[in-house]
Order: sequence, then structure tokens, then C-alpha cells
Amino acid sequence: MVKTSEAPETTPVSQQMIDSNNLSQNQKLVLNVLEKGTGAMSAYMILDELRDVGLRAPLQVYRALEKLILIGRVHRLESLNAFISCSHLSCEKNSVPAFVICDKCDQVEEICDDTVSLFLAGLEEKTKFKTSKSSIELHGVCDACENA
Amino acid sequence: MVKTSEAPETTPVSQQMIDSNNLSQNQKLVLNVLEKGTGAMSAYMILDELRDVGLRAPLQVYRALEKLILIGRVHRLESLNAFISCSHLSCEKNSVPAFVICDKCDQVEEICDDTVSLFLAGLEEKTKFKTSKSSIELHGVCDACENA
DNA sequence: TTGTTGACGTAATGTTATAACATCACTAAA
DNA sequence: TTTAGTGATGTTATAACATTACGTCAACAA
Repeated sequence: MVKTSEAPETTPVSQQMIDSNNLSQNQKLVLNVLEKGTGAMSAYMILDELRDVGLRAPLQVYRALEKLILIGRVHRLESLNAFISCSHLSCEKNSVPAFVICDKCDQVEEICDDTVSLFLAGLEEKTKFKTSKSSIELHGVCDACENA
Repeated sequence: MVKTSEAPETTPVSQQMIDSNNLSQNQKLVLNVLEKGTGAMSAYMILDELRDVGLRAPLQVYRALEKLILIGRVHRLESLNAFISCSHLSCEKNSVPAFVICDKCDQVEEICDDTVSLFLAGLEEKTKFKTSKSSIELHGVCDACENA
């Protein structure tokens, strides 16, 4: 059986706010690359973008990503093994994101509204489960590509 | 930006029914291992279980998994990079699975009911998106572990 | 001054997945 | 019967993603 990783401690929101203004050099660089990009990027793509400024090893990127994910500035897309900057300020708080990923144009839309959190709450109640991390990712074709 | 893979053609249900009774040797072996297992298994764990009977290369497992996933007998858990046999006969048809994964005991529960498909339908309508593949995976602590 | 913490750097390695190529059995059309 | 197509198989190598293990350094508090 696959061993799942233990859920990390959740950081209090107040602490997150402080942290998000206190990014280290590498964390700023990685976040900057992701925010400039138009879609999801793998860790190695990010690394390639940052070789100019001196980054050499995957771990430098992964460590920065870990922190950025913790404070909610970046999300990991499990189905792509890739990362994307959060498109909402609200994700720094307590919302549940879902991702809609177009396999034609590679655009990723982040959905972060009541329907998602209500769905999750319903599922939790039904299964008596305490969720610490959710990964909701839809693949398909977006409206623009469908009509192109 | 990460390049997403094109969605595969969806096989008609009638064809799936035929195929699921026509598994090849390797496909049967892989499915058997997954059905005996109590949780999700990585491709390499499956391979290790099958070395006795002659399997040697990852690709033998991955090819079998590809087929088994196509016909709905196996699901891929993106957040674990692992695979699990489908716990419902209904998944051979058209339902949408969600997975609830306990990070303490590694048990995976497959949820396949209206709340999931209604949620998906709502999201599709809202975003005008045509979903071909969904990955809904919740991590946390199950009821049994919470009360243990 | 000492111990702790957190970020950083580097090398090596571990884990997951696919590409590229060749073979074989089966089947259907010429 | 021959030929061509198809699908499963096997093998080697490699790509792509991620972590372990180790050491350095600066900031800061006891």
C-alpha cells in the first residue's frame, strides 16, 4: 500500500500574513516567475528560468515552493506535477480551490467559491472525514477552445 | 507553461464491457495485485509484486494500468502517484469518482454518488467547461483514526 | 558564549514515467 | 497462401519529478 505523507501543521492565518511579507530571496524569485507565467510550471521549468540569476539545484526551487504553498501564494497541481500562483487573495485565508485545466490551451482557472467548499463540507459529513488538504482538478476543454 | 496531455478518446460503454472480459495476461496480473491490496499502490510496488511471475520492466506495468484505467477497473490517484482498483461496478459506466484518503492509515474510500456528479455539473456550467477527466482527492484523517 | 532556528548550497540518489525499438501471435484482406 | 495490419509483449535507455544527507552561514535569544 502506498504510504501517504502526514499532513503538515496548519499555520495560523496571522502567522501566514507575516510570512507572506517576509519572503526570502529564492522565494521571491520563484513566486515572481510563477506570477509572470501564464499557466502552470513544473519545478524544473522554474529552475530553468532562474539559472540566470544563480539558481542551480532543484532543491532550491522545491524549498521555495514548499513555503509559498504553505502561505497560500502558490498551489500545486497534482495531475500535472506542476505549480501555479494563486489567483485570489482569499486563498491566504481558508477557501478551498478547484482547478479547471484546459488540455488544449493549457490555461488553468482557479475556482474558489461556495460551491466548492459546500461540496467538500457535504462529503466530509457523509464520510465523517476531516480534510486537511484537497486536490480538485478537472481536465477537459475550455469554452474558448471549444468555440475556436 | 506546462503542456497538458490531450484527452484520450472515450471508449463506448459497449466496447468497454467486451474489453473488461478480454484482459491480457499482464493486465490480469496487475489487476489481481491491486484487487488483493488493501490500498493504493505505486506502479513500482506492483512491479515488485510481479517479479516472481516474470515481469521485469516498469513499462509492462504501466501499459497494463493504462488499459485497466481506460476500461474503468482501476483509478489513478494523482496526489499519490498511485493506483487503486475500482470499488464499484458502476465505474465501468459513467460515474464520477472522488477519493477520500486517510493520511494516518492509508485507507482510500471511493465516493461515487450524485453529490459528486452534481458538483461537477455545476462547476462545468459555471465555467462553460467540458470535462473529460476529473481528479477529486481529499487528504486528511478518517473517522476510525480520529477516534483511535 | 552558546544554542537554536531558518535559509541557503551542493552532491547524490530515489522515485515515477516514457521513448524507441524489436518481436510475436492473430486476423483479415488480396 | 501471402501480405499487411493490429495489439500485446519484451528490453534498454532515458526523461522527468522529488528528496535525503550533509554542511555553511547569519540572526537572535538564553
